[in-house]
This record gives sequence, structure tokens and C-alpha cells, in this order.
Amino acid sequence: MPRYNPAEIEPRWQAFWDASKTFSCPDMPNISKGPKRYILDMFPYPSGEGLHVGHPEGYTATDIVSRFARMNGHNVLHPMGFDSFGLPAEEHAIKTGEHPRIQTQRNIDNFTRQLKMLGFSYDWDRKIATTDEAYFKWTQWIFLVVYDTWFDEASDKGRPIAELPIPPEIQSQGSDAVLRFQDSHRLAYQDDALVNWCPALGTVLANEEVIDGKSERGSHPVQRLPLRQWMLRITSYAERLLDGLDDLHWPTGIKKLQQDWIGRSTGAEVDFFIGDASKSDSSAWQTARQANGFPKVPPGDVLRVYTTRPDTLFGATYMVIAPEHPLVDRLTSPVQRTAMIAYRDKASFKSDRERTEGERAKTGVYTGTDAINPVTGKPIAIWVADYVLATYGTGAIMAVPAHDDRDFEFAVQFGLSIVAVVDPPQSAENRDAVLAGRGCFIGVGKAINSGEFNGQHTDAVKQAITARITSAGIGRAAINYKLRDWLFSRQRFWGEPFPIAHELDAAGNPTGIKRAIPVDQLPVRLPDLADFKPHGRPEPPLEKAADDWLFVTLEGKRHKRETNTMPQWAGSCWYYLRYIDPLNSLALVDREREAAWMPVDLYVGGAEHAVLHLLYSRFWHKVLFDRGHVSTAEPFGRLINQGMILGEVEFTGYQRSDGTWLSSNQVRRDTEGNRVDDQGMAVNGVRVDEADVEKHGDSFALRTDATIRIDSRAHKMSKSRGNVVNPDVVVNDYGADSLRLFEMFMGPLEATKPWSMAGVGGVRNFLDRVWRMIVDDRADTMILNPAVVDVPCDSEQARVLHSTIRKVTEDTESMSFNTAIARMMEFTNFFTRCESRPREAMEAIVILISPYAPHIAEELWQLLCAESNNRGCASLQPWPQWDESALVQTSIELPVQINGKVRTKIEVAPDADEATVLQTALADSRVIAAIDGKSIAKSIVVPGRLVNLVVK
RNA sequence: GCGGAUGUGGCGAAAUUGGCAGACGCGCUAGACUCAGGAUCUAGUGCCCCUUAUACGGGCGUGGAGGUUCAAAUCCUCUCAUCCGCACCA
Repeated sequence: MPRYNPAEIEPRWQAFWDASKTFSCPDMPNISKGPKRYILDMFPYPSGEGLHVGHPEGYTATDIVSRFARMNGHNVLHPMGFDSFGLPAEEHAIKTGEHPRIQTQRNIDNFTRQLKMLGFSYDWDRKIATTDEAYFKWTQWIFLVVYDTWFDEASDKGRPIAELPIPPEIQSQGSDAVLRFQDSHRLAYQDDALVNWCPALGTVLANEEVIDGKSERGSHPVQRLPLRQWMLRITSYAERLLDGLDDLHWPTGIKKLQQDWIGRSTGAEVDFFIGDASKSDSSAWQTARQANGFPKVPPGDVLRVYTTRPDTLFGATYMVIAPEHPLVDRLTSPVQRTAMIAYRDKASFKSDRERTEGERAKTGVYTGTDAINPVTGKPIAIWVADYVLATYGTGAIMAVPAHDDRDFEFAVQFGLSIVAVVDPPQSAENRDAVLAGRGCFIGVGKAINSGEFNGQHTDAVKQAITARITSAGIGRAAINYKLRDWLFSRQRFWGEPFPIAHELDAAGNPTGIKRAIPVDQLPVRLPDLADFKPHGRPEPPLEKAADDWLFVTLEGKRHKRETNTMPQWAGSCWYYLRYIDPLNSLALVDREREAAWMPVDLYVGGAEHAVLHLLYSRFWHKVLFDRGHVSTAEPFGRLINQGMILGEVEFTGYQRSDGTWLSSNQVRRDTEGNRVDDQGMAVNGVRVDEADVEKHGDSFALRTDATIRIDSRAHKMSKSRGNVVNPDVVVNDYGADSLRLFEMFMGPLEATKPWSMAGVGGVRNFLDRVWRMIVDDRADTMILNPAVVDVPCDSEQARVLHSTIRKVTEDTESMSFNTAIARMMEFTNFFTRCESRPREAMEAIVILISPYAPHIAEELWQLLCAESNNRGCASLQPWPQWDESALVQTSIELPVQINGKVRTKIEVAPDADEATVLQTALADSRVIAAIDGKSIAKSIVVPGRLVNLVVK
């Protein structure tokens, strides 16, 4: 009767934990009790589909770490919440007319049910959702902090806008000028930006959502529109975001991604003279140049470029500016105007993505104007080409075709001159071509064709030329970042409204003055809207709000509210702070509690957030840090990315339309990418049942025809492929403990690995065995297995017990959960074979397993403790300690190698010295036979490890 | 193209960091048992060879080719494959 029945056990213990608040976290850690551990999961977006099996992977890992830490006396903060703003809820609303809030609440309820069903030890009293008004009040509040901050380069930190020094000439222009000056320095500012606007969807789209000029969803046309957008000045923090990475215990790959995203490079800015050469008298230019080394040029008559290779300045034979560069009109000669307008219009239709994808053939148009190379004094052509990006550096480059691939390609295409100024090393295979102006070399070497700098190495030339252009006033050392300011506004309904209003004049037109909504009026709630449908114009949905929401009086003046909303990132940027003090109505988090719990000690989530969420979050945190609202410079001390879980391995064969099979190596793809046979006939990939597959040599074949080779592969889970595994089904069929255990047993946490339902059955088998090891499953009532007895372990049992405690402890600490579970399986295999199973060993294994499979552990613990009351639940037991003395062995087996191959094994005392070990080895009959009169050239004895005899 | 990661049995994977390759699980094979249970238990299971057969024994083996070493999955060089990022950032 008392068989292991998770369907009965698990809900019962979940209800118990809930009712007794077993996993409630203290508001303040009691440090005298143990260290604090803030263990955090990336909170999910509560989609309508519910959890997929990828979620519980990371959540189980943090749950094990949290439970393990609690049992070791640590103060643990382990919360969960929901990132509940987002586009899907809004699209659902458009389709059904149901308010996003209703659907969101339903999804949150479903997610909560599923998470509780898996027995995670969250403190549910700290549950938050970014859509709660009490939550987004503080999202808006933080936005106002960002808005109220300017970045002081001198102290390298954000400071209150009131402390921004106002230059006298601004001051004298009056208060509006001062406000505008402040606005231009705030970390949150408005700017005109080109966005991807999709009229059919009625929203702007991220670059990632636009493919070939069409929307990813529905393939609707997308236009590039300049819209006034809110930007956050994350670029001011580029250097600190980069430096801060050094001290973080993060995967190196993630750090690298962030470094590349920030993309710091060093080089120089150089000003090229573009004044009217005839009018400004080029001979005077030449004279000045000879007198000073470099000419002084009138301001405004220069085209500024950024380069990482100032050493190649002598090789700059032309220049390129981006189509959007402000000087395009001025530089374009009348002859070129028509061509230029055509080119620029064409470029504006391309998205950034299109410009950078595809065959990348270089295109461009000559402006008809030349600049002057400041070191050679020669005129060089200025071109407009879209391979130069307006948004990086100065939007203009000096082109050095001999030493830059892209410039080389462009120069070849348009027949521009190529001058080598770096001598490639002898080993460079195209050295002759480079020197002859027919090749490109991007490495370093000795300078040539560079006047007085000839013969110096690239690094020295970089410094020398930078120094020269600096002293001549036509350039300076410069640092550039790929990182752009963060486009922060969205034309959507289901997001946080901005706590900003725009002042209106008497006629109802905006004056250009913005005001923050006073903090005591937060939150700015979303207005009631009946209609979410897109209207085809780029005005945000909030424009349709009723006047009593839209208009507000501030400082006695009529204002119109900002109608953009914040992106989904906003709420997820700071949620880890709110968990610490979720109910606080006076501050986003109590100072003392924040200082006690931060930083997050362990943060686990998917690698898809490697850049955006983790970078945005660090940025906000640094602003809050500068403004004194948080106590740490970084939010997340340690980060781990759980690997993706793929669908089950599938076997695929290929079938012609007539049903005949053919081998995977007889299938190729035609020009359109369709699979065809050697006759060009279409072929379908068909999933083959695993039972019909057998192994032949290195490949798989159809069981019915060994000559037909088939492919095996695991794919991402997707609805269209039909290989999505639903946790509800797994829990129903095997139980939550089995699901948890399997996800941890599959392999290392970080690895990508395929699902296997048979594997779930395997761990379920293990739990059944654990159950039967302790419970008499033939009895009618819940009683101990008769083999479980109150006797001490014998020495072998003690060694197994204590080595298991040790291994499970160490592996859990290092998050090697798969090997910890393997060790518990070995323990179970061993003790199942024992006629008598000492109670102390059974109690220990139940405690060891409880972080992994908490429900069965509670149930078995209750049985083991039935006679001794008041020992509490398994989840709160102290973690067992291992006894080193129990691990000591009387003798150990040592392999003996002859010439590196194991020939036999000998028994020696564990602490035997080298001489004794060698003596024992040489006395072994197999060793004597193997040596057989030959001499021992060398003998290596590694105590406790092995013996190797080199015989000749 | 650039960068990162990973390649170990039929499958998922271990291997104390240079010291017995394949722990543990799935699958498979054979047997036992039966209170027919997602049964359970026992034994076997990298590949190949020797042998009538067993015992014993031997060879090969961590994507491939070299190298260092008494000793290499682990270190070095080259190379191939797969996956994931980034992608004209001057």
C-alpha cells in the first residue's frame, strides 16, 4: 500500500510549507547566525503558454543552493516575481478586447501555481509583479532620479542636476535657456531618432524585429521614421560599466559579450581642412604647413574623423562620410547633387541591418569636393558611402585603403589611389602587393612613405603623430565606444507611463519645457482605454486617453502628459532591489535592509540576457549608487547561465513523394534551399521512430534497410516542431521531485542538453529505490522497512556514508549537481544490498537528498522521526557533517604500469612510503614476469596514485 | 569574416586538473521471481583479436594529424566538425 506516490505527497508538503511559512526570509539577516546569501532567479515573463521545462532548470539549481545554504545556517533571501509588462499581453488585448491586466493576472496565477507545484522554497510573501502600481510607482521614481542626474566627467559620477554649473552666457539668457541647458545634460533626455515604424502593427520595432525591411511578425512593411524619443545617456557610464566587470564572478563569455557591446577603442580625432582651397589660397596653406609642421585652420572649415590608426595618416587617400552626415549638403557640388540625392534616399530606406547584411558590395557617390590631408598637403576626395555609419565616431572617416579591408575594397571598386605607409613583415605573403599599392595589410610594422616617421614602429608612430596633430591644434587622442545611448520610449500601451509632463502655452502648444510629475503624485497610472487597436499613425496609444488623464496642472500651468511608455526592460532593471523590501511605501527599498542584503550573491538565468538586461540593470544601479540610493557599485556578484534544454533527440530519414527512402548522403539542397535527390526531385525529411533505428558503423540506419542512412539530432523546443515538453505533464506522470532531479542530473548546469523522457523515468526509478530502502512498501501502513535498524554502521558502511556526505556537500557547493546525484545513487545501490541499514545512514541520506527532492525527503523524514517528536521538517534540518576518520582505509589498491600500461594492481597501506610501494610492486609475480630479465631503466612511484616501471 | 564554446561508448555524461578512461543514469542482453507493480532482483554491456569453449591473455580506443612527458581526454602546434554570439564600429 505505501508505495511512493508523489501525486499524494507533493501537494501535501507544498501546502504545509505554505501554511507554516517554512521558507520565510528575515527582513534583516541575522549575521550572528550565519552569512547572508541573496540567491536570485531571473524572473519570468508570464506568458499565456505557462512554464516550459527550461524555466525549472535554473530555478531548481537556485532552489538547491538556497535550501543547502539554509541547512548550513545561512540567512537566505530567495524570492520570485514576474516581469509582466510586454507586447504579447497588448496584442492579446487588441485581438480579444480583454484588458491586458486581466490576462496578465491570469497568467501570473498560472505561473504561480506551476512554480508552487515544483516545490521551490521561495518566500512568496515577497512576490512582485512589474505591472503592480505599487511596484511601477518606484520604476517611475527611479526614472525621475535618472532624469534629475547629469554626468560629471570630472568626478566620473552622476550628480543632481541642480549642481550642474551653468555657464554665465547661458545664465544671462534667462531661465528658459537654463532649463534647456540642463535638459541637454540630463541622463534622460529627448532626441530625434530614426526608428523602425510599422504602420500595420501600429508600433515601433526593435532592429531585431525587422527582417528585409519587413516586420518579423506578419511581414508588414516597416518604415524608417525620425521620431522624438526618450534616450538614456548610458554612454556616460561606458567606462565604468567596462571597469566594473573586472571584479565580477561572471562567466568570461558574458563579460566578453558586454565588453564587445560597449566596444571601447582608442585612437585619435583628426580635423581635415575642407575650406575653399582656391579662396583660402592653397599656397598660403602650404606655407603655413611648412612653418608649423601643420597648418592652423579656421574653425568650421574642417571635417572631423575618428581613427584607431593615426599612424596611417600619410596613407589617407580619400575620405568617406555617412549619408546622414550633416555636411553632406555643403560638400556636394552642383554637378553631383542629383546623384547624391538619389543615393541618400536609397540609403535611408535601408535599415541598419540591411546595410550591414547581404553581399556587402560597397556603394558610394563622390561629393565633388576635396579635403586636404594635413600631413601630405595633398587634396583627397570626399565620398559619401553607407559603409560608414553616422552613429559611430564622427560619422566620417579618413580612408586608408592600403591598411583597411573596407577602404581597400572601396578604393578598388572606384579606382582610388592606394598608398602603403606600413611595411608588412617579410613573412606577410602579400607584402609585395601591398608595397605596390595592390594589396591591403592591417597589421603593424615599420612606417614607410611617412616623412620623418619612416622606420618607426606602428605604436611609436601612433603616439608621435597624435602628439603632432595635438600641438598643431588639428587633432587629439580620443576614445570611442560602440555603445549607443539607450532608446527608452515605446509607442505601446502596456508599459509604465513616463512621470513627465510638457508645458503648454495659452494656445495649447508645447513650450518645450518639461516638468517631472511630483513624487507625491506617483504612480502615474495607465489611463482606462477601451480601444487598443492600432490606428496606423505613430502616435502612442495613450494619446487616445481622456482629457482628465492627458492634461495636468503643474506650477499653475497647464501641461500635457508624456504619452510614450517605458520599455519592458525598465521594470526588470531594479526588481532585485524591491524583493528586499517589497511593501515599503516610503522608499524603493529601506537603506538598512538594502545594505544588509546587497549585492546579489548568485544570479542564475539564460544567456539571452547577457547584454541588454544585465547591462541596463548595471547602468541603473550605478546611477542609484551615485545618487546614494544603493550601497554597492554592482548589483550581481556572481552570475551563472543555465544551458538551453533541447527537445528529445530525433532521427530523420528522407523520403521521396512516392514513399521510397533514400540515404541522407544522397540528399542535397537546390538553389532555393529545398532538399532534393540526385534527380532534382523534392524530398521530405521525415521523423523516424527510434525503434526503427539501428547503429551501423559510425552512422544510424533504418532497421528495415541497413543501406539507408539517417540523421540524429536534437532541436530547440518549438511549437511548430511539436517537441515542447510541458512541466505539468511531467509532474503528472513522474512527480515534481523526479522533474527536479532529472533536470539536475542531465548534465552540467551550463551545458546545452537534450530532453529525455526515459531519463526522467530513470531518476524516478532512483526515488522508488530510495523509498523502498526506507519504507516497507509491502505493509498496509506506512512503516519502516524492517532492514532499517538502530545499529551503528560497520566500517564499510561508515566509509560509504561519510564519503557520500563529503561528495554531496562539495558537489552541491560547487553546483556540480549531476555528480552529487550520481553519488547518492551509488549510496542507495550500496545500502539496498545491505541486510541491515543503520538508521543514522538513512537519516543522513534523507537530509542530503532534501534540497534536490524535497517532497520525498519530508515524507521519509517524518517516518524516520515518528518515534522522536519535535525534530521539525527535513527542509530545516542542519546539514550533516562528514567524519574524516571514517574515510581512512586500511589498505588501498595501486595500479602498476610497465612502460605506461597497467599490468597489475597491488595492495599497500595508504601511507606506505615510496620504497615500500616499489618493493611491493617488484615482488608481484606479474611484474616479475613482465620484466623477465630486462632491466628497469626508471621507476616512478606516485604515493597513493600509481607505480610506473620503465623497462628496456 | 571576427569572437566564444564544445567534440569521450548505441544515448545523457564522469574523470580529485598530467596518474587505472567510461563513475552514475538511459538503452540493450541473459537469467530469477511475482503480492502483475510505471514492477523488482541478479549478472553482463567501449571496440577488436586470440581460444572448440571457458579461464587467462593481447591489441586499439576520448573528432583528426603531429609533438612534449615515465605517463596526455587533460599541456603545445596544426586541422576538421558542430553550436552560440557579433557582424562594414574606421
